[in-house]
Amino acid sequence: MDLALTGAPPSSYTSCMEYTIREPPRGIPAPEQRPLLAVDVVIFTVRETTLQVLLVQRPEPPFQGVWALPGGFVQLQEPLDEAARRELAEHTDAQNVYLEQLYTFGAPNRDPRARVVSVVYFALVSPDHLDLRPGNGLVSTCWHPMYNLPPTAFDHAAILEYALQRLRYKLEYTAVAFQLLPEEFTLSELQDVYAVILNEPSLDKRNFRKKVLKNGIVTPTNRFRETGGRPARLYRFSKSQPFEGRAPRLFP
Amino acid sequence: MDLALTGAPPSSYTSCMEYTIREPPRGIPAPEQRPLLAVDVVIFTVRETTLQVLLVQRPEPPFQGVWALPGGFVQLQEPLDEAARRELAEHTDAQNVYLEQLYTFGAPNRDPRARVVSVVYFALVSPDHLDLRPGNGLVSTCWHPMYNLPPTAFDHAAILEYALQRLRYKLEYTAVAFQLLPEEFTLSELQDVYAVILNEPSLDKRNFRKKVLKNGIVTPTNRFRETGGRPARLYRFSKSQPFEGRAPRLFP
DNA sequence: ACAAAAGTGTTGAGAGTACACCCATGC
DNA sequence: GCATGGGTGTACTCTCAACACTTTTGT
Repeated sequence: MDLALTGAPPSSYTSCMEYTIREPPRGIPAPEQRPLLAVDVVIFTVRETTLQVLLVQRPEPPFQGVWALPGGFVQLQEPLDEAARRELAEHTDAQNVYLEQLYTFGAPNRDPRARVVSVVYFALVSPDHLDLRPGNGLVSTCWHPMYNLPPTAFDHAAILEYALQRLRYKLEYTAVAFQLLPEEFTLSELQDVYAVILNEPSLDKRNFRKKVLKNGIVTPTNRFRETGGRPARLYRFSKSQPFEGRAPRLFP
Repeated sequence: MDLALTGAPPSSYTSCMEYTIREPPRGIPAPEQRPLLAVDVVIFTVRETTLQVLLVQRPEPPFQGVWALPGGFVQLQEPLDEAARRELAEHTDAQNVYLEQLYTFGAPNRDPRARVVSVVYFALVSPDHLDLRPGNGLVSTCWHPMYNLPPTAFDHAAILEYALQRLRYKLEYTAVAFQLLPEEFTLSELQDVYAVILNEPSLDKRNFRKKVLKNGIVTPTNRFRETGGRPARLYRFSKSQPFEGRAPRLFP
């Protein structure tokens, strides 16, 4: 691709309509006119068949002591996803975490202190990858059950609601559930993850196993997990399989 | 929901692990340490069975004369989607435009002048809603065929690629195609939109019509469009129908 | 032997896919 | 009457959903 610094000639299919723009373009806003830019991270996990999310207590006013998503301001030369990984690393020790951008929230009064636009990320961590260390109590960080949340600061309740929606949606057509499980898991554990997140406790066990095994998204091991009854075979996610399931078309 | 300003007592399911965070939280960055925040808009339309996108020629260095997405800086008290609608209104006269947030791009060097984080929106306009007016030539604004784009400024080529992906994806499981058509349209025109965007020229006409008519997403009128041959019945989008088609589950 | 959880097949209904010809209009 | 694009039905396959009992282990 050649770089045409003086403007590329319109291709044969281009149709140009020169017209006035209503308002002249604004210049670069003065420093004190710039919105602040933050990242927040919604960190989900599933522990004891409960969907949980990590919240921190805000150490300072406003909202002192109120629960909020972990987050912070973006540094001048820091990529957004790096800022999100930094937040993630400050609160968990998980490696290889699934992280994706969720949405950018920018209502002018979402933070009473100043105009803060927040790029929110969305992380899924497996409970066995969490290396939680006892701390000095300066900051309280807790896993909260997603279906029984405390009051939260800013617009974080709406963000959490949106994140849950996205999680459900992703679960229905991709294989992200594995990000919430240990490397080896039983099919019942996998099914429980679906049941908890989709809030459908009665998925049919036979149909579930049939589908999972048929599309080869999971490979059996020769190891078993001791449970209350008959031991359960352990499986692992087949990384070779395509991550996304074919989405059905609305139209043929 | 009661607001507990001093911190809510953890619910019975909450599991807290107080631990140190590795790095102390950063304070509010000084004004000159703040990234700039912009919005850009990818405006798609379908004209003459071609998927087209609106680009403007940059009037000033860097990239003077090079094509770029319409965009601008976010004002201090301006909501993000309002900024996007403002950009849209500066370049088209379309009303009731479909607009959604696409993604936020924030690589540190995407703009050579300064750190600019851009919240990119994604708009679908119908060609009959465009009131293009001849202008004074100060700014050149053109519809470019999506499959034959000129060189573009910044990271806009990657943004356009991502937007196309999202458009295709959305088209497969929602009814956004109507946003690209006039209020009344023939089924062939609807099918053409799918064929052009999905790049699958040979969708089966019978199956397409069967599906569209069965799920009632479209209602017939008593009017017809004159074409080269037999006149084609005009349809309109049934607003009462749910906008989203049921997505198929990866798992039961 | 019994409690607890794992594992396993079949059938019927509906959706998707492939496929070829007649119809209404303008010239 | 012919060129142009609009409109229609059927048969096969595959996937999804509903449904209950046997197996293996620990106590």
